[in-house]
Formats: sequence, structure tokens, C-alpha cells
Amino acid sequence: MRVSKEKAAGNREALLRAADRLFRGRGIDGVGVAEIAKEAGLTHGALYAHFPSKEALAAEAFSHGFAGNVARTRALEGDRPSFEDCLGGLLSAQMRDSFETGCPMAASASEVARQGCAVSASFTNAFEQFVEMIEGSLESAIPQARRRRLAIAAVAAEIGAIAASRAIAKTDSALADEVLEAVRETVSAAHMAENARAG
Amino acid sequence: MRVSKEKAAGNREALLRAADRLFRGRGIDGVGVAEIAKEAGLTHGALYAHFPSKEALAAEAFSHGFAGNVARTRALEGDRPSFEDCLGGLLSAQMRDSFETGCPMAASASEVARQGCAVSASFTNAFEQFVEMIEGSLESAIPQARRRRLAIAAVAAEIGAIAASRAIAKTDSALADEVLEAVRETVSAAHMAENARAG
DNA sequence: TGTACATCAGTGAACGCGCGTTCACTGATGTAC
DNA sequence: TGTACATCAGTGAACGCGCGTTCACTGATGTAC
Repeated sequence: MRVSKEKAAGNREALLRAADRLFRGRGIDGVGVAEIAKEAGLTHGALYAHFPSKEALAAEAFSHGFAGNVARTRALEGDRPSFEDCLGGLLSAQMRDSFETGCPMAASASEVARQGCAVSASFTNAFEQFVEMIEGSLESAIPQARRRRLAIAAVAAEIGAIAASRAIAKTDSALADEVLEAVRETVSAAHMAENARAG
Repeated sequence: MRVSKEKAAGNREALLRAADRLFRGRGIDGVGVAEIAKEAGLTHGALYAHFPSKEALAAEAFSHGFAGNVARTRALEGDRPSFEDCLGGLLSAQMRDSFETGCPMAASASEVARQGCAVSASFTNAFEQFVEMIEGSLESAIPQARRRRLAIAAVAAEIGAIAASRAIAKTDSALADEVLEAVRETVSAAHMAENARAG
């Protein structure tokens, strides 16, 4: 039966949150639309009143989830965290172990490459936003082009480090921790080199 | 009907090659056992004479494919490529665009985190081998612990860079290229800093 | 404000399909005599 | 070397199941009068 506009908007939001959580935890191919709808307190048919297809839902859920992570990070780290603070927050065991709230890009990077354009566009958009956020934490003495380069590398390295650390953790937790630390230290070293160069 | 031992071994090999190729291209969840068997010239039932389950096949296919990539890389780059040669070969548009022969770790990093122990163990093993290979390209003036750290970071960054670049390529090919270059330059900068430090 | 009615979010059965795995069977291979 | 037979790689039908999507229907909501 028909529900109020407010209720419908709330249901849509619930679908996005459920999809985001489940997709991060088990992958887009690993979760069915029925389970998403059930978690949102609906039946699967209702999902198609809000989204034309599972892929469209995935694309929107990714954007939605990423925006949530950005907001949470901002609240946690304040207005102007240092570059090293960012690295520390992103490349932590906590970020690795929280599948459903951790970095959505690391959770789905290799999967997105096989999805359609809508999902790729959401990923790209999130990547750009993420880069700008990291770029903002870099000292203005470093030329802009070099800030951007370092920020891009930091984001890409973070994605690889978290994804690899997660894949390894089930087998060798010491190595999984080592991966996070190695990337943290190495990106930080590149940062210091840029600072030294900038004088 | 029964086939000769040689033929059976050949069929097993064909199954591994087909599984490796298809899993890299479309993900483990994205390919069915029937298609793998068909590509190997068999029916799906035969697969279970060689592997106890799809997951076991995935784990072995991953190891098999990774070993193939290592052999191919060795043949291409000779005995002692420089660290920068390694980076250039790994972080190239060619490596990004060849889904089925490119880096298997980048192709499945975020997926492996959700698979069982067997797949995780294969991934971990490959990661370690990869790190040792990169470590071998570093100057011996750098202390061993620092060589290892840099090698781990390079491998993790490579995985993230290729996976992200693939995810982005469908939407923004310029940014996809920028990612590869940024990681190449940044890891190279960290390498130079280590060399300078080592004197 | 009260009434009649069009709208449409949500339901749940049904669609065709492919999934991973099992199993009775086949028949060439490999072995024991 | 020749023969009888056990082995087992491979076949293909069948298992139960969940998938994404569609659709006739329901009934509360929102609107027009």
C-alpha cells in the first residue's frame, strides 16, 4: 500500500544504507536484492520503486556510503588534520578490520573495474574527493602539482594496503600489520622528501 | 570414460588456466564452474575429479596464475632489473588494461578478503614471493629491514594503483593514467630517499 | 472542512535462469596373471 | 605377448536453491472539488 512521502524517503535511505553495508562486507555479486530489501524492512519488489536495477542501487549506495565516511572522518579529525594524521587514521588495523564501515574504495576497488559505468563513475567521483581531502592536509609550501601527485599516490597506496592487508589477515596477521606500517612509513618518507625539497 | 594419465594431467592444467583467466577477468563470484569446464574442453562434472570445490580450484588457480606471471616477468626483465624498471613494468597502462594476464593480486585483492582460508593463503604466499622479488632489485647498501619495508610498500601501492586505475579508467582515462604515474614517482622518491640515507 | 478519487509505494507470487554439487553410469586405461 | 578385469577420468541428468526482474494487485496518501 502507499506510504507517506516522508516514510518513502526513509525507506529509500534504509535501502541505501543496507546496500552499502552488505556490499562492502560481501561484495556486489555476493549479496542479493532480497536480502538488502529485507534488511531495510521491505520486500524485494519495493526496491524497484526506488532504483531501476541492482547496478543503479550499487552506484548510488557507493556514493552514499563514501559521503558518510567523509563526514565521519571530518568529525573525527577536525578541520585541518596533518598529512601524517590522515595516513595514521586510514592505514590502521581498525580501518582494515571494520569491513562494513571502513574505506569503501578498498572494499571494492577490484570489483568496480568489472561493473558498469554508473559504478565506475561513483568510484571515480569518490576518488577525486578523497584526493582533494588529502591534498588539503599538505603544506602549501609544496607546489600544487606535487601536492596533487602525492595525494593521489597516498590514496592509491591506501587502497592497496587495506585491500592486501585484509586479504592477508586470515593467513598471517603479522604480515598484514607489516603491510600497513610499511605503506605508512614509505608514503610519509615521500612526504618528507617533498617538504625538504620545498625548503 | 577413462583417459590416459598424461591426458588427465593436461586436462587439470587446462582447468587451472581457464579458471585463472576467467576469475581474473570477471571475479570468482562472476564465473560459474560450467563455463570454466567448457573452456577447458570438459563438462562440469569432470572438474570435481580434480578439485574438491570451486574454492579449492580458485586457490590453486591463483597460485598457478601468479607463478605464470612471475615466470613471464623474469623472462621479460632479465636477471637483475632495477627497482625503477620493476615499477615501470608493473605500473604501466599495459598492465592495467590486460585484465586476464595482468597482475592477479590487483585483479582480486578486495575479493580475496571475502573468500575462505585457502584463497587467502594463496594470496599471502604470492604477496611474499612478490615482495622478495622486488626486494632483490634494491641496492644492497640499503639495510635489509628497510629494503623489505620499501618492497612491501611498493607491492601494496602497485595493487592499489592498478585496481584503482582500472576502476577509474571507464570514467576518466586521464585520471587513470595520472594514478599510475603518481604512484610510480612517489615510490621512486621514497626509494631515492633510502639511497641517499644509505650514502 | 468533507468527500470522491487518482496516485503510487509496497506486496508477494511468478518468470526464466544459472548456480555449486552429487551421482549412476560409461568405457578406455592400466595392471595382474 | 595375450587375456581378463579393476580402476577411475569424464559424462550428463538431476538436486535444491537463490538470483534479478516483472507484474497484477492492495490500500493508505495526497489532491481536486
